[in-house]
Amino acid sequence: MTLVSAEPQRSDRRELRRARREAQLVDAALECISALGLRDTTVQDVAARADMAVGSISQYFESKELLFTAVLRQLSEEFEAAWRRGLEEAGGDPAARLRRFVECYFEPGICQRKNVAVWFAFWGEVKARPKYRAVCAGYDRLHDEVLESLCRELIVAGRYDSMDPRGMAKIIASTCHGLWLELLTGSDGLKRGELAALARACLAALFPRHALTLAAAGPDLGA
Amino acid sequence: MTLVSAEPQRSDRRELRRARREAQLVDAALECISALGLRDTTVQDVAARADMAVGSISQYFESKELLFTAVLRQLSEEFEAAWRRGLEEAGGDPAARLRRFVECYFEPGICQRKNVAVWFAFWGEVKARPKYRAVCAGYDRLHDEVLESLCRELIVAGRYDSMDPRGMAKIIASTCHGLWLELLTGSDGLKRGELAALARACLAALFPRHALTLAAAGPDLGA
Amino acid sequence: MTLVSAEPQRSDRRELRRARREAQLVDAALECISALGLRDTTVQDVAARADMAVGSISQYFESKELLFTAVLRQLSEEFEAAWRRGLEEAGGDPAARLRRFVECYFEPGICQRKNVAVWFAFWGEVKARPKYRAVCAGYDRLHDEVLESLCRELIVAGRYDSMDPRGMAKIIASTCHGLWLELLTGSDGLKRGELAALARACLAALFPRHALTLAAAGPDLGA
Amino acid sequence: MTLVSAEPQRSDRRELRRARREAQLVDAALECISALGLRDTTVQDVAARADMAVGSISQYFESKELLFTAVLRQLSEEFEAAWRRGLEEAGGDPAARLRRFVECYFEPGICQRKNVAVWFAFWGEVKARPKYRAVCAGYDRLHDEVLESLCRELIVAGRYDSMDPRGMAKIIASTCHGLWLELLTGSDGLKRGELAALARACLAALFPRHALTLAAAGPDLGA
DNA sequence: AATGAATGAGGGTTCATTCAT
DNA sequence: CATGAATGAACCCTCATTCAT
Repeated sequence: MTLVSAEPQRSDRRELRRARREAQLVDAALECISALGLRDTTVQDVAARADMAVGSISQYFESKELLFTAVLRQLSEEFEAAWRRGLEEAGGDPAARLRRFVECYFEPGICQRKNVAVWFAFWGEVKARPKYRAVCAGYDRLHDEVLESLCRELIVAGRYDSMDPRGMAKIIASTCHGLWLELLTGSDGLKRGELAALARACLAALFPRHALTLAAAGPDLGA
Repeated sequence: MTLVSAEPQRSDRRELRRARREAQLVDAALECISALGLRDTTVQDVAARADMAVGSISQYFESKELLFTAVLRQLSEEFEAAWRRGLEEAGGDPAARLRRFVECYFEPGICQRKNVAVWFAFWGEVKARPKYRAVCAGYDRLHDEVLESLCRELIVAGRYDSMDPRGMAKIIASTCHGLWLELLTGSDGLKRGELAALARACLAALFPRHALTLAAAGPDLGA
Repeated sequence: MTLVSAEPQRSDRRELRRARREAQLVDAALECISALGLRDTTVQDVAARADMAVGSISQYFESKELLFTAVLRQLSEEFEAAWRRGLEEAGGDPAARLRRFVECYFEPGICQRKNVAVWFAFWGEVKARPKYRAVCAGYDRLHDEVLESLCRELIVAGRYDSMDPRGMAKIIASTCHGLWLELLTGSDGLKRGELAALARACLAALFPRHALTLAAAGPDLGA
Repeated sequence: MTLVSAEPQRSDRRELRRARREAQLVDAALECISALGLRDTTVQDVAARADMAVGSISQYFESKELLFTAVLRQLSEEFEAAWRRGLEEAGGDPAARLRRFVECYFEPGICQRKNVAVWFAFWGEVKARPKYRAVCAGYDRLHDEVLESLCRELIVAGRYDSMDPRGMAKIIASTCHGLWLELLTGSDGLKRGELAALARACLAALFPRHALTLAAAGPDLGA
């Protein structure tokens, strides 16, 4: 082993450690925001939950606000990764693809009260803090485009000639977001599975000729 | 005019003044929350916007937090009043009633970026502050029951034998809430009228045999 | 009844009412100070206890601080009145007079936890607020002079040739004040009567040749 | 010096610094209370006098009120340390011990206008704030017990058969407390030494057979 | 004369950020 | 790098005073 090769190795270890601690902070922030709200989450809370010192936060994030946007970004990325994975697994049938896309909203890794609480916490500040908007913008655009094209495929496939794919996409996304809200405010205690079923029912209604495919539950989502 | 009648008049004036100033504060708070977010709205902000002294706030509300819940309550009440009025005007046709109910979400008095921002601000804190949940609980229950029974009427009228009114109601409410979110985060700049159209489209899809009635725009909503 | 005589009558009634309300405020302030402390007594507290409006206070006292000095003055006057009365009733025997003077500290009207708490509240601020000192100064001087001359009489009468009346007076007054403190901090729950007995014991020790007279309890003080 | 010993050293330094700053605050608070009164001492005052930032106070004390009780505790401890030391030095003669115990009240370190003002400031709030009572309770009990047993020793030694040690102790403590008050309100400007002489005179009167020992001034107290 | 709503300066406390260790 | 003590601006709230009724 030479010095030349040892150097990079060291710095790799550093890099790894750095990344791990950063993630630790983001996770801790997410949990704090979910539990305490965006308003009442202090850096001391986050540091405590991450088992780190307050001072360390500034080594990874310039400010509390930037830590928060990192949380939002992680949330966005996780969701994007989820539906990308979903689409990859969904095969070629347009209806199955759309169903799968929508089901990603209600996947176990995505649709937790904790996560949803944080989504709404950020949406609640979106008007006041354009920064948050900016973080989501890219993710949202892609999401919207993909959903729209999924709708378009289905419209073509099903010869729903008069339908507007963009409007359908809006309706579908809105319904999913609205169903998330049920997790936070709903008194019926609807579970992920039930929300997914409602979303599928909506899809089926929107594309009645594909109702059978659209309304069928995926194998693992009932869990 | 006798002394007997004069006495109450005095205290009536007081009462009136009190109510006016209280409303002033709630309005100011709503505007601040909408503009600055729940997080960054200070009592000073509210007082300044209401053209009152900070100390006056505590004359009308025990704490800032209680002023905020009053804002939420007002929002809830305005919305309830809107759909009650809507239903009264809608006549007896079940489809027309449902359409009208949903359209209330997008009435000019209800569906303003300002108001919607505040709704989401509260929803964003709902997990952290059960108090907010408690404020809405009653309004929500009634809303849900009425919407569910509107769906049930329509199901019966249309002989959609296999449909579940509660699930339909959830889907519809969720879609409307999700469409509100478009006002805050949407990059397409959808207007109230367009959102209403999308909501009607969803309704029409859910109850296809009443599509004609459900999808028709009300006369005044295009405004 | 003529107008001439009616006028003064009217203004007498006014004067009376005024005095009554003023006293009401002073009493209320005393009770508040005793219960809440000088620090936490607000004008709103006083007004509430006096069943008057806050605004009325400023009709009788220029400021809260002046109301407080009125309380201190009343306390001082009541005490002075007590020992003046005591001396009047005590007759001519020097020892009996001194005993009686000291007993006034422990009279029912003077030696209440309530009153004593207020005395100490003022003493606690005396260094910071010379105003309070000024209020008491006159009363204190007279008190000290009288006590000193009582001691002197007794010294002469008893031929305690080497004794210093001024020092005796200081000791006696100090002991009485210190015994008051027992009412506030003492864990033994000593009552007025017991405190008076201790004070008499001290007197007896200081003037042993008059011990019999000095240590004898007055008829009504055992109560 | 090994690493093993270095570790504790580090944390020792921390501990030391902490203790020093805490003491700094308590001292500053004591001076503020003495100068401004309990009522008008603000955390800003204390911080300024301690040359620290306001925020630092809450790093050492949960609240202003707890800082104040720390002041009271320090006062109590200093006094207790003083009379413990005094008794150790006093030797075995009961009369000398009692004299010495009482003289501690008027030691230079104890009997300063500053300290006494603070004692009275707390006593003035004792009825309103039982917390203060609680702080002193333990110290007081011990003080009272020791004083009582000193009196008992002397009673036995002097064959004052009919005397009650507890009552004597109360009288003595009360006299000392009352003499302290002279420092605050007295117009004669009595000095520590004169107060001590009065206290000794009282002792001598109470235990006439030990008058010679009790009334003799200690060598250093005249200063 | 009496009221109590209105005021806003000033209080204690919190907490994002900095920086010496 | 990691730490957490130190900082002080800014928060919410209290309350003595004023003043229109």
